[in-house]
Amino acid sequence: MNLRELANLLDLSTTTVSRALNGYPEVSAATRERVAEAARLHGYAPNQVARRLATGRTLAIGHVIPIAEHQMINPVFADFLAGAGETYSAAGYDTVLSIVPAEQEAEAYREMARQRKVDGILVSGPKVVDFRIELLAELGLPFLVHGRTGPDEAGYSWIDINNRRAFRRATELLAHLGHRRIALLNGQEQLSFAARRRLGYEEALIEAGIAFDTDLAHQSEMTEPLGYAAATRMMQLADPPTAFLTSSIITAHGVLRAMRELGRQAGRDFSITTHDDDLSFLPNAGEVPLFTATRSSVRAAGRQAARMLIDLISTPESGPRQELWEVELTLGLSTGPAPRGQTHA
Amino acid sequence: MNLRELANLLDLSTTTVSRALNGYPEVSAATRERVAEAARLHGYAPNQVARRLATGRTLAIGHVIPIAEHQMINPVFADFLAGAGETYSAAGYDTVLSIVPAEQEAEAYREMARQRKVDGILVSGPKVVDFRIELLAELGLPFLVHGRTGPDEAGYSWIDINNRRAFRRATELLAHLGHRRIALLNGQEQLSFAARRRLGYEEALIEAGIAFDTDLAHQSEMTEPLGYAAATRMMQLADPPTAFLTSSIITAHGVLRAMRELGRQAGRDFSITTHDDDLSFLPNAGEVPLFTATRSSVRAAGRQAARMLIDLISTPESGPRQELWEVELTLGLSTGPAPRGQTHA
DNA sequence: TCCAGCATTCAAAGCGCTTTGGATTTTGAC
DNA sequence: GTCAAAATCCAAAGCGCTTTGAATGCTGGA
Repeated sequence: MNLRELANLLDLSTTTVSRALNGYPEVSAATRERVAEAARLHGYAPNQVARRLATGRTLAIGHVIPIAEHQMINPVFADFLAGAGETYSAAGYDTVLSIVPAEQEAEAYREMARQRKVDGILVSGPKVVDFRIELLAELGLPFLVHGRTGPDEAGYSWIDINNRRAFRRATELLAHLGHRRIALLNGQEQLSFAARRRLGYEEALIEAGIAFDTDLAHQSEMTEPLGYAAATRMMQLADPPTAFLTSSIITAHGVLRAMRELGRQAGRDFSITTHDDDLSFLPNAGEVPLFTATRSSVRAAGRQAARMLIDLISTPESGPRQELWEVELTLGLSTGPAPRGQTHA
Repeated sequence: MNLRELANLLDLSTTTVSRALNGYPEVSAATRERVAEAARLHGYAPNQVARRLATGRTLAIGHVIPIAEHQMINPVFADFLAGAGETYSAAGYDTVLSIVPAEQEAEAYREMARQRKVDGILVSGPKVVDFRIELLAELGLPFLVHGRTGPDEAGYSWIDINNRRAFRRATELLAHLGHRRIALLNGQEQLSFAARRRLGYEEALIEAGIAFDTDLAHQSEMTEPLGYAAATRMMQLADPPTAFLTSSIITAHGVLRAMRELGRQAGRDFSITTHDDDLSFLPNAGEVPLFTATRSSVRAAGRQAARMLIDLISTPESGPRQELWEVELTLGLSTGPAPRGQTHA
């Protein structure tokens, strides 16, 4: 059933039927009702592709996901996408993914723009040096970045959390508890968020008069075994850490496992603070949460990012939008005073 | 730059240019080269939407993802999607997601079909009773199921792993090691894969002459805290388990945490076997893997599912395709003989 | 009664591509 | 040199919708 058939059936022109269905005013209430009824009855829905061609709007939003063989699929991104996707659907937009080998990433963005497949693009995981912002500006497609990077933050739209302050506060907390050997298990620091977290960590160390020790600063993909391995290695140092700061609750679990194998209990024998993206399959649960954490729901960020991008698409003339979220610092069971005799204060 | 502009530029008809670019034979090698060159030079790419309308093929594949507020986004699905997406892109297909509230799931499938947005649909997480297979058959859109369910398995296309045999073998392994109190921490058993795993578990118990105990059979979403909670609860039983069988490596980590808190070490004081989907962010790593596991890469399954579906779309006349994968049972550090004095054999 | 003005409706053009059916040119066998 | 076949190209129709510009019918004030 297409528009013309429906129109013939009703003995109306396609113009009128189209207008009736799309809520234009130049059609009488009676016919509008008649059309709606017939459409429902025959299960008519406009062919999306034809509509897209006619209007020039795709009602779709693109995400490009680079994948290297054997590299991890970021579960944080999955939650972000879920949040964004909910909002897209509710607003009548489709979600279009382009999952490509990392080396084809730039080309994937170009294709999206050239082939007019989407009305806008959402960019995830910006790096400290990232070609995408310039590229997308050049392509002239509306876009919004989850995170931010580069010198001209006012020049494009983004939503981000205050990673630097979050990690400064978390580090301060550990320092106030008397810890002097504080390890950072960060994400890969070419990623903008991780670089900011590192900055916050260093700021707090300086403020607390603690020397920065490269042996205690680790960066890697945020998996459980890598957290485990890093913690295990650090505990073999002559002067091992008494506290850990991790970038992901996944890594934090790895640290927990490593420390338990050494007979150390979190909150008593050592402290651990993590950033918590509020992942649905790894909730920081318990009456009192397991981990002391800087928390910010990445799913909520996804929802808001989608709203902002849709807004940007509909009224581009009002210029770029930015939003910076502060994070909560919630106390859990995993932090406590530095153990006596283990600190070298 | 659109097709006509390019054609004018070359002083050719749009017909010829289109044919040249799409590799049809009725165009001389010389003009083909000339056209290709001009297209490259001016950065021309055909408008995908127009092409879709003209050909009737969308070159897109749809996935519907239902989401209930506060319900988990399945990380296993994320890896599956990554695998499928790689294959789609390589074959020139787009990935279209429809992320909707659970109660709108059926409508989302209907919309995909009615609006002709995709050439085919991939269905994930079939339930023991699932409306989707019948619905999609009725909608007449090619589809493939990751998993299988219902009485008529030969009637539609699917790819699945042998969950029943996997869990039978894992249970047998534990029984052979002398365990008599074997707990099952399953996924939600309205899901087809979980129901099959339960069957395999029960079969092996019967074979080993072990009575089924409802206290040792648990089902829930597969999160870390739920694994922790279930294990903790079971250990308070008068006759606690000496071995665990979990449906996900995520849950397995929860069990590990619970047992360590009780001072029990895996492989020595108790055993644990898990299914391992080979998730990229939770690898079962180590020279010897941490967990004894039935392993099957869900990402590889995604890749193969995509291939099968694309194949189904291009040659529907050859009927439904099915593929059942056996899983590897790999030994890790987490299993060992049942501890003496704790068994009630 | 007449006509301006409004409410409805419609025919046709167009979105950018593919594809059918023909037209034109080139080739090759005789 | 001739003519059928093959090679090459093109005009135009069509995919299913939206939207422009115009036509029609109806209202009520002069």
